[in-house]
Amino acid sequence: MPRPRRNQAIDPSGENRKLRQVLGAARELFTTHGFDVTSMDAIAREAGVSKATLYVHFASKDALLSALVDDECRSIGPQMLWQPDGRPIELEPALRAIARDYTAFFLDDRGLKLHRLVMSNAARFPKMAEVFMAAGPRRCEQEVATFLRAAVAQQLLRIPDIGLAAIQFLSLVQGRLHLQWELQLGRPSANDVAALIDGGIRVFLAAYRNPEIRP
Amino acid sequence: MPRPRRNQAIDPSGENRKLRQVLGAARELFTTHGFDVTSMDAIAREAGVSKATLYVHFASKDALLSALVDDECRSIGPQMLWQPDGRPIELEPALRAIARDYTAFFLDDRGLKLHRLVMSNAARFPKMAEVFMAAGPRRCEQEVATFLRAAVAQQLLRIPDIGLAAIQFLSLVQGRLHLQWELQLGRPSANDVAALIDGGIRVFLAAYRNPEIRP
DNA sequence: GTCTATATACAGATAGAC
DNA sequence: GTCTATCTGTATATAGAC
Repeated sequence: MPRPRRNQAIDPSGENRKLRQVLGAARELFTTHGFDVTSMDAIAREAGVSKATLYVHFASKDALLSALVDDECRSIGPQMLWQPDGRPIELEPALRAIARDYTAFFLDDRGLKLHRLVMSNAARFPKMAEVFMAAGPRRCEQEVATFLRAAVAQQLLRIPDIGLAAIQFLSLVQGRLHLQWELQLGRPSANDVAALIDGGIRVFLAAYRNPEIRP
Repeated sequence: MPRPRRNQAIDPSGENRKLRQVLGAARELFTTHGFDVTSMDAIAREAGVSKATLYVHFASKDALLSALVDDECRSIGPQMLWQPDGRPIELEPALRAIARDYTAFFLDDRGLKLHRLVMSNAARFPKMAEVFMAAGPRRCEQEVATFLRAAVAQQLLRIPDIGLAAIQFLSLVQGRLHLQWELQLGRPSANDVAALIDGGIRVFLAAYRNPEIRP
């Protein structure tokens, strides 16, 4: 089985090879078929180890799920939608770049499958849901807010409530694509995504652009 | 297949009392604990019938789920966010009313639980997902679009793409509340909802209000 | 149609040899 | 640490009496 998992969470040395194989198999099976449907036998088979070995590393099926989600959240953490670089902001290109990165991120197969896995089991594993929320959506909101604050400081935008505006921007460019995906009704076309991004930026700027510096 | 289910919603006459008890129990248990976790034994117990009786009405656990979702979708169908009444539209109050109805609908426990149930099992039951999508989200979008078209006809709004604008409006007033709920991180406060609605309307109107009739 | 009792399969988890 | 073999509970679904 392919195992390109290079992250810092799990010890990458050869010693823990089987452990990483197990996590890889769990990721594949849990995220595609679901937690309850996936048996420990199936994971052991997919990972190429025995079931007993599996229980050496993880005390229970629940523990394996938690470890997996923690690991995945850590691996998606470092990404950044925007970082200050001291130079003047070009508003529209910057917003478009943020929107593109964001939709790419949340339409990415791995992130999306993780989302669904967490969501489907949030009731039974509330801690997992919080970890995911902090590493994923909340982080995105904060990065957008950071950008908006910088744009306000440069007098490009006028925003009474930065947090609200960040949520509005992300909601606009996301539209209802998440629904389509959550319900597994096929991936939206590139055209759909582009139309949503362009339209979203237009609406957002109509509301928040500083009229005094409009060229 | 002992049942030719001819119904629109389940026949409420006394004859099918136990059948409705079963559907009620299935709704309660499936939507709160999940499909896989809920056993047919538990449903039979909750419904106050034997498991064998249950299998007289539904060929399998899967069939019970499908029947339940169909039934729920039919029961949420008739609602309306807006209907034309021939009189001139008062823009802001009308948008606010639509937004309130919409958030009330999608924050409603029953609708929300149904959403999660469908979503969690969409991969295995694609037909179910389509039925839900048509009866729920898609229907809402269409009703908003109908309203927007009427407002455009009365020259209150200027909208190049009605479908896109409808999605944008719903996205704005929904914000990321669905995330919070999907991940079971608690119901949003009334204040949060109100802020989102007011802010969303403001942004929407800034982008689409017809400037020529602004009072 | 409805029940009790049961067939059959497979789940999560463990024992014990190496 | 890793394996094979197994324990134990519970799941879906059915048989057969009434």
